[in-house]
Amino acid sequence: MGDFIRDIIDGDLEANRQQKVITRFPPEPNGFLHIGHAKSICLNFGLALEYREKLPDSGTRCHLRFDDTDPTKEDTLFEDGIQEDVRWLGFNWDDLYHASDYFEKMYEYGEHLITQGKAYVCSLTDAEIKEYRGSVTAAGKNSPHRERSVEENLDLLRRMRKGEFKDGEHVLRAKIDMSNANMKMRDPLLYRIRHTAHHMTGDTWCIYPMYDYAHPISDAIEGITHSICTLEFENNRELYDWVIDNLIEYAKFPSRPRQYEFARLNLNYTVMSKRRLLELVEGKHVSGWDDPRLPTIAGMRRRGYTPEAIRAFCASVGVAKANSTVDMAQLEFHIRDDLNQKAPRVLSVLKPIKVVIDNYPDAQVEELDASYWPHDIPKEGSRKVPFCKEIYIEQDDFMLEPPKDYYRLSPGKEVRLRYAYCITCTDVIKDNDDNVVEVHCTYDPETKGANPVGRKVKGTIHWVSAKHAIDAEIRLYDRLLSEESPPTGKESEFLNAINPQALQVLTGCKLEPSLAVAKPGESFQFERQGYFVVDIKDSKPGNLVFNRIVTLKDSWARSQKK
RNA sequence: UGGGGCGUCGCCAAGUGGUAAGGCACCUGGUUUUGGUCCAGGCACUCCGAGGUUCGAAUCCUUGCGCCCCAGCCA
Repeated sequence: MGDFIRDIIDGDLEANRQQKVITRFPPEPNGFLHIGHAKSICLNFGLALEYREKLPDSGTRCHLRFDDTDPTKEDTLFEDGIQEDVRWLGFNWDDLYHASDYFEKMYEYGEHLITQGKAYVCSLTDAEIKEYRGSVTAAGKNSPHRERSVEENLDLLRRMRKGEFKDGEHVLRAKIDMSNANMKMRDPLLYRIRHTAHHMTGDTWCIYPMYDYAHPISDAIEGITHSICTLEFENNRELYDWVIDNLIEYAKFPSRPRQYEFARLNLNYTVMSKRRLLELVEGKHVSGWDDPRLPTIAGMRRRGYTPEAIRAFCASVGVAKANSTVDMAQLEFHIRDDLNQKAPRVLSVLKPIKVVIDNYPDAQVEELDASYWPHDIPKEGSRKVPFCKEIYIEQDDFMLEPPKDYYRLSPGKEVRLRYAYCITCTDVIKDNDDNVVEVHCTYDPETKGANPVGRKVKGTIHWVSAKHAIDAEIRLYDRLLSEESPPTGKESEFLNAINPQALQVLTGCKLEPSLAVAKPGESFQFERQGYFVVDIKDSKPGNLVFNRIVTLKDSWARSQKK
């Protein structure tokens, strides 16, 4: 399984440009991780795992580094969440760092750049800086402070650090080229003044480095060999190289990292941007960052997605440079593929309708043996399910006037009750509005665990004993949006695309009694319905709450749609 | 109108001059006490378009076209 990044690494190793591979996952602790981050996590940590195997004892590793250079947005709370998510995905960082660990070094390098004539303190206002920068088609013009002496620059920077100026009064800038075709190279800002406490460094600093300055330095200090980021940073690479090239001799970095960019993950029927996720959460359109409708790691965890499935999905989408949007069906495939092997089968009726088996002895109860696994899953284990005269079946499994190829229950027709008997519908009871409220059947005692002789019964449906069933709340989750891609329009327009069916709460669902002891986070396949997980937050013994992880593929439903 | 990228099946994605991998989705059929799984088969004479080079091109050249990113004291 190769991709252009692995090709580059292989090339570096073969040419002996590198003897090891050191990567890093560098989230900013200002929000929660989503599946797009999962792709990056799998790439960066996966690379370290793979190459450590090929190059044992080489020092190959992957760091988790919090890119905490903007104290106005970042928080320890987010760091905790991020660490939990990375670990849950199944990865362990070899070292944990903060960009803020290097603030002192970065400052020192800033002074060095000044002494080299490569940086200067600029005192233009916010608006002036923007104006002087020019545009994509027009060159910018030099700041009037561009030729300040080294002494003046040093003095100003030191006083900036001491806190002698207000926010925005001065900035430190790289002296590069105000007419560069690459906007990122037009004397980019290196430091800005922020009289704001930092969650790691407290009030030690009132000047903070910008991403384009902090990132290459952090990478170089940590000995990162391959600094992998997303496509939108392609323009920043030239600046990344500039920073390192102008500091590497002085700083004696342990590596000369190179930045490579890959396409970020996009998924249809959902939103991935921090801004939109935040809007959903703060606007109470979802219950929180871990709402199972969200593509956040926390949301997917609560939804019942497994780390293995998410990793397999990330591996399946590949790593390339073309902007792309992966079909949600591909993610769902991997969820089912994983759960098929892991989730024991049980019987649950979501939308019950009562069935009375008229010729079954009134007080009789049979304990039927039911395997947790289908014949094709090589696992052992079974439980007893009680069977008696009154049971519940799924409303969808009964039809008064069925289409020709419907092979569930309908008047005069026979179906198999999974693990139990074949029953034939003999009568229905309707309410005043003509709705079927009860179905009457007879059973064939000869069909217990055996096929009827002389006839074929095509359909098998699930059921649960009315007397023994336990009640539960079941939350049916579906795709967040009802449209493939959110409206491109500005503002909150995407909110209109929210799928009203993304969450459907069902109460009074009937579960087989063995589920009474199901533990939070435990997942099951409810036969013929889908995969469900006991909600980790709201489920309580005696008050069970299940989340639907994903439905089973349903070729019947699909054929009916046509 | 500047610069940086990208364009291969409905969606991802291999391919790097030798005659279009694979996965998802979809369609057929088989197995089946889950209309699940599994199994067998189908699904790009064509690689954004047009020229050209070559015995031979998705791969090289030329030239169009389309899409994404860059003008935060965000990352």
